[in-house]
Amino acid sequence: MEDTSNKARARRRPRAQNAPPAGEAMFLGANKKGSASEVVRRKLREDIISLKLVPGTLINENRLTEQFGVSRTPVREAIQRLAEEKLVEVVPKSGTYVGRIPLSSLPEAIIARSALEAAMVRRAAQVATGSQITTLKALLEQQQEAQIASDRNAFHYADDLFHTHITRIAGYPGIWELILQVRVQIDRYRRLTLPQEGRMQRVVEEHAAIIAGIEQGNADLAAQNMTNHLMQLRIDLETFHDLRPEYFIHDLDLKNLDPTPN
Amino acid sequence: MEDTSNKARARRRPRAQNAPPAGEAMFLGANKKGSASEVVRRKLREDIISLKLVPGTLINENRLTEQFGVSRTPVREAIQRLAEEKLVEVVPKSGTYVGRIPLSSLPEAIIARSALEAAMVRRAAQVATGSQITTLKALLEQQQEAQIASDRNAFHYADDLFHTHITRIAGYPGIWELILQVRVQIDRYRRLTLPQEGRMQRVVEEHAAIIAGIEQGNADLAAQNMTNHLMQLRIDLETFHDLRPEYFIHDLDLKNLDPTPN
DNA sequence: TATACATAACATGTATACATCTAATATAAG
DNA sequence: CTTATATTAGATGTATACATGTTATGTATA
Repeated sequence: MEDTSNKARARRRPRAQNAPPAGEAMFLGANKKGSASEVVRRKLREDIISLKLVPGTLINENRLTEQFGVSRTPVREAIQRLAEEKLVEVVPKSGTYVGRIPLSSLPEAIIARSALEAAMVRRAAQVATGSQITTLKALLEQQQEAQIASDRNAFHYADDLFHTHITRIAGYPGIWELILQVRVQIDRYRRLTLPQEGRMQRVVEEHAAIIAGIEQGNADLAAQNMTNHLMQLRIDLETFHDLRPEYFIHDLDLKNLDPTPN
Repeated sequence: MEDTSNKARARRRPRAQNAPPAGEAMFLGANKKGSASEVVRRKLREDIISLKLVPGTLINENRLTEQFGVSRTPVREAIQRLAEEKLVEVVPKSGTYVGRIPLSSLPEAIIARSALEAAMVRRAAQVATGSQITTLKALLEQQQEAQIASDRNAFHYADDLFHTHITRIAGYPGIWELILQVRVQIDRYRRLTLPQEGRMQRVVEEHAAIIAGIEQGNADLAAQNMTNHLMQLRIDLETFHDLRPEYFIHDLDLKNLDPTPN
């Protein structure tokens, strides 16, 4: 065995240095729950968005550590990602808090959402098939039933499905993700406010108008109706000051308070 | 000293349990560079966006560790945040890579950007002051000079300033952040492509049209001109297939290739 | 030569100890 | 009693060792 030197020789395995993740480690559904970091992130995010954790609440890494039965490392990684989403605020050597809602971001979020969804419905009006329009009508009926039953949860659920389906018709899933991101703070805010009288009925009517625009293949009309619809959210925002001030970052420039009158 | 028991008594200091970060640890410029994690994050992000690190490149945590002279912890936290931005891809127990550009995201990004900037310029047309419009004209001249000098860098710099200033006029800084985010993948893509002949001249003309719309206070016209301008980016995207395929995620649904004809 | 399998290097994931800074409390001074 | 200062609990920031999985490589086999 003159080749034993082979074993002694340092076997360097230079990993592919400039290769895409091509290997594609996972093929299908391999990642059921994912890493501990992912589990923590998902749960925390859910609790923050659902307002189970109210804005401004102190997040204690050690508490989460024992709560999830993992070490601080995955907890911190989850927090880093949520901080990137502005869902938590990290104050360097002091504390980590559930992200407060920046009041200044709300009018902007409404405008951005409006612009994006208007573009989506414009596209939808151009490409929607008959069955897709019928589905929209079904969702509208579902929403109306929820309104009659005064079931707010069901109403908002149907509302979500309605908007989701329009963007699905448009065929730009990435933009839908963007819309969801923009909506996060709006949705958190809305969970804090009391429902307005008669709003559900108005929403149903506005949705009907949007469907009409799509059905006529009139992109401009559909977009205009969508914009009108989403701009109704504006009025909600004038009741800021009353509610729990500690839930918000009061960075609102008052001169900007009235977003776009038309 | 009958009160020595005081010292022995466990002094629990229950930190504010439901308080906003109110204390505001830092007041002004306290965070010059920030934590090690921040330094790594900033540098990595810059290198990725500037394409100094090409898409698909293997990122080795250990290499970064010795490169920055810090431990893996801050390196990983930086990577987590960049992963949230889709600027890096982490393959669980395999490797971390510089984020490739998802081809499917490019048409969507153009549409989203167009919708957002159209909304911005619409607002700008309503509120722009004379001096703000004059500044826009100055930026346009600056851009034209760069075009004449065939200075691409200066041209793109002036281009950026032009769009930035419009959103500044509109007064929605948060939406500008959103636009920047949407633009990231587009900008990375554009750095990979060769300039098109005559494009700079056309851009200058389109910008002039946008200014005209603003100057007339004609929101619809300004928005239309902005949309036309940004939709020109569309034609660039049909040269995907040629360039380095390893830089991209080829998830493009071909039937969607033609975004919005009008 | 081509294929299947075993092995180990090397990547990321996690746990834990320590460093550092903040801020609440105790203490002293006015 | 009010204010200023010192102290220290407790939070996040960082370093490091270990766990776990992936994947290149070596080896045996057909």
